[in-house]
Amino acid sequence: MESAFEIIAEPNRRAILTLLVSSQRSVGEIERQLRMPQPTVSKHLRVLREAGFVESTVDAQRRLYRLKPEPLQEVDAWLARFRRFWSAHLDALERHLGRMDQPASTKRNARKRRRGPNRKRDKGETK
Amino acid sequence: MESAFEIIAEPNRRAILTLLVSSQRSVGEIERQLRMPQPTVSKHLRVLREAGFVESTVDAQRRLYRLKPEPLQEVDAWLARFRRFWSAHLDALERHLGRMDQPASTKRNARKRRRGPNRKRDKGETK
DNA sequence: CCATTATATGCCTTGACAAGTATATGCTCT
DNA sequence: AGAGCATATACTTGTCAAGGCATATAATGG
Repeated sequence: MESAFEIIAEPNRRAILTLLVSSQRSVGEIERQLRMPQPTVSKHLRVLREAGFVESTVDAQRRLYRLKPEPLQEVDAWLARFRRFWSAHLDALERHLGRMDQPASTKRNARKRRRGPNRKRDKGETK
Repeated sequence: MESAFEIIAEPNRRAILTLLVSSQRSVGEIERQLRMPQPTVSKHLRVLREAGFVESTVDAQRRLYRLKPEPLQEVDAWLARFRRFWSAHLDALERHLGRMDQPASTKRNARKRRRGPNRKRDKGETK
């Protein structure tokens, strides 16, 4: 199972995490609010627990599950580099002329603000 | 295949995305840099393309692949609520760092003090 | 045209995993 | 102790995706 990304690939697990973000819940509460069978909930909780996404405390016959931040922070950390990418991505579509070209630096140009869906001469097939 | 989360669950696909964040690449470049067989690369690129993570343009016999931001932004958006969660959790630590906003309005805004997670009589076992 | 390079696709096998159902474990109260 | 509730686990089954390998498509230079 391993990586945090595989854990959150499952929709029901994401739903459980989303539910837990507001407050801790018992298994039964999760079961009712998400309308999924109890064994399913327990199994997903097991996966989440073993991956460090949640932890549980015993409250009489119930078990209260709550979020732990670390694994999702790890995902967040991975995403960080892409945030840098897409903020620098105002019009990278047209800058595709430079494909691995020489390090001869062109003139420093302040960033222009060109907007709009400017797809011209697009031989590309994104299909 | 559907959700962006399932797409990035695959380690090789994450590697490809990470590689593309610096600049666009041809299939052959990806193949060499990641040391994976060419059909594997092509197949993962197909998945990524159909999910909107990348797009390609034709350059002679090559195809140049580059990142598209939307799907990862979607993931990022999902993570947002959890960021709120763990900044409320690491209160003392994050208090400074999260304070980069709010230019001049340091007026005494009576923000309601939110309760943390209420751990009472913690018999807990996170086993 | 032919050979070569670059990329895509088809088929097959294998393994992972989620859901369903049934049952086990554990706690509480009378 | 026994009934009842809450949660966990075992076992089975169906689905689906990833990798390996072979081959197809496509563009290039000679």
